[in-house]
Amino acid sequence: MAKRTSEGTGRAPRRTDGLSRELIVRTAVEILDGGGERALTLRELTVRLSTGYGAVYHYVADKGDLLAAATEDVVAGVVSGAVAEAGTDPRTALRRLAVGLFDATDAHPWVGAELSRQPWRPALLDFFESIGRLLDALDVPDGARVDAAGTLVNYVLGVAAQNAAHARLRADRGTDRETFLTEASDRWAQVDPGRYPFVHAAARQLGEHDDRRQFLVGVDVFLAGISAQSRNATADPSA
Amino acid sequence: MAKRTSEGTGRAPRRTDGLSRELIVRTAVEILDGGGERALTLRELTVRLSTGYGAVYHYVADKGDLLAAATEDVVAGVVSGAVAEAGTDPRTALRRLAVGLFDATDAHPWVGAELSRQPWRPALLDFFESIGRLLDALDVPDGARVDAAGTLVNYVLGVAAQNAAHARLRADRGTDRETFLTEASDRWAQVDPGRYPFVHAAARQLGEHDDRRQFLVGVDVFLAGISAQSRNATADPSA
DNA sequence: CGGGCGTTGGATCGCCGCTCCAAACACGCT
DNA sequence: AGCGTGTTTGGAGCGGCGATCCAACGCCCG
Repeated sequence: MAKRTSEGTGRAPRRTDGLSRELIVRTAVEILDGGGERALTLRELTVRLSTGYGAVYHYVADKGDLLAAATEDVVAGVVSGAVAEAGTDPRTALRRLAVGLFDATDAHPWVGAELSRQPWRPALLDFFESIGRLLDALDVPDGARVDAAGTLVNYVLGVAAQNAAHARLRADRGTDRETFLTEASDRWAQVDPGRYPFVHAAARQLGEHDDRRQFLVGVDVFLAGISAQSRNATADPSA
Repeated sequence: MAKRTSEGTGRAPRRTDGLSRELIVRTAVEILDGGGERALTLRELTVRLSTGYGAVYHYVADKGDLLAAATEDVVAGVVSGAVAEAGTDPRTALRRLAVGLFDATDAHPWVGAELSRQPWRPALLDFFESIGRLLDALDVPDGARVDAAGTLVNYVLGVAAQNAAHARLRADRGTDRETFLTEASDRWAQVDPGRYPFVHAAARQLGEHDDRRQFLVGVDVFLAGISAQSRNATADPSA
């Protein structure tokens, strides 16, 4: 309560250190990482920055813009870091690329949600481009390359979106990953083994389910499919 | 303004035909199909049913419960209808199963979002079970079957979630599918061809992009991958 | 016919994103 | 130095959301 300009109804002291879009985005990322997508409210943002709505909206168009910027911020680092180093086996490089994005969306689930909301952000250009080149190195024929890349991206972003949804669900209910999986496994184990033999059998394996491993299995299936198809295409074009 | 019980501040006449959870869910589906996820508000629901909040919450726990029920309502019909008829080729049956769910989430994008939010609803049990059996028919070995089924489900639900996200985006901006794709294609065509040769080349194909076709390509890649892997497993277990 | 209980309608609450405006400041010009 | 102009900042307020809560209503059973 230092000196006020006039009466008691003076406004809060104006901040001296400059606000900036970058600072706002960084704070948004902190909030998102801390409490998930629901935690990012304009109110919370103004509190943390000890400022007002006007200041925030001076640098940011709306909440969507903020989320997009935050996503770009995270993904840019991840993808550029994982982009294939020369000399590695294309298959390994593809796996590394995919798992890099998986890990990123696993550490920051809100990224997964935002990516599926608006997939073709600048940060994903490098991702798609790298996949395209690696498929070229795998001798995937021209005609099939875009489709193959699209399939992989669909799969990776699809899993990311689901991870995001699960994380949101866990956050809303306050349960951690462990109990979440156990609950699911229990529910599955209770289905009628006569009517659903496969599901019932799968329930046991679900208990020790590992999202990351399952994801990598999927990547390998798609990679196997892609090379199988290009082999067939060169060997027997009529198929 | 018919007769009121007493003074002018009487309340609206009480409905005579019974409300029911079923009626509420059906109305919710109508709203969702008409205007997407954002259109489903409690207010809109009470207006259409010409009732109040209390009546709705008497039958429905909260909005999540309502969305879940609506999803179940739609998916139940679709999956049970598409569940494999005996005698068809397992590959064809799998394709039909997958595309059935795709078409459903394409016609009702909000279903895609809700499915990825809570994947293991009862309605999807049949889906998963059918996939498991068909993979068995395809001679996918025991140890890999659950993983393979998981991968396919991940893929299908992942694409569904992305379709939902795109539909929401289109709805928010009021653009239709056509212009949406054209805009994306244009943006891609503007990237630097030196730095992003693959993306630049892909931009041309993007103009005539067909989500459904791309989805089916992915399913075929998956199928090719599955049989390639099981062939390798039987022929060369060390790989 | 009267009291109890399953339904129904809607006022109300707290929170959200967002708009809008005035106060506070930085800085070039005279 | 004094002034004016444009940018940056803080916060009151608006409309809309999901959800709660309670009073009014009718039906049915004793």
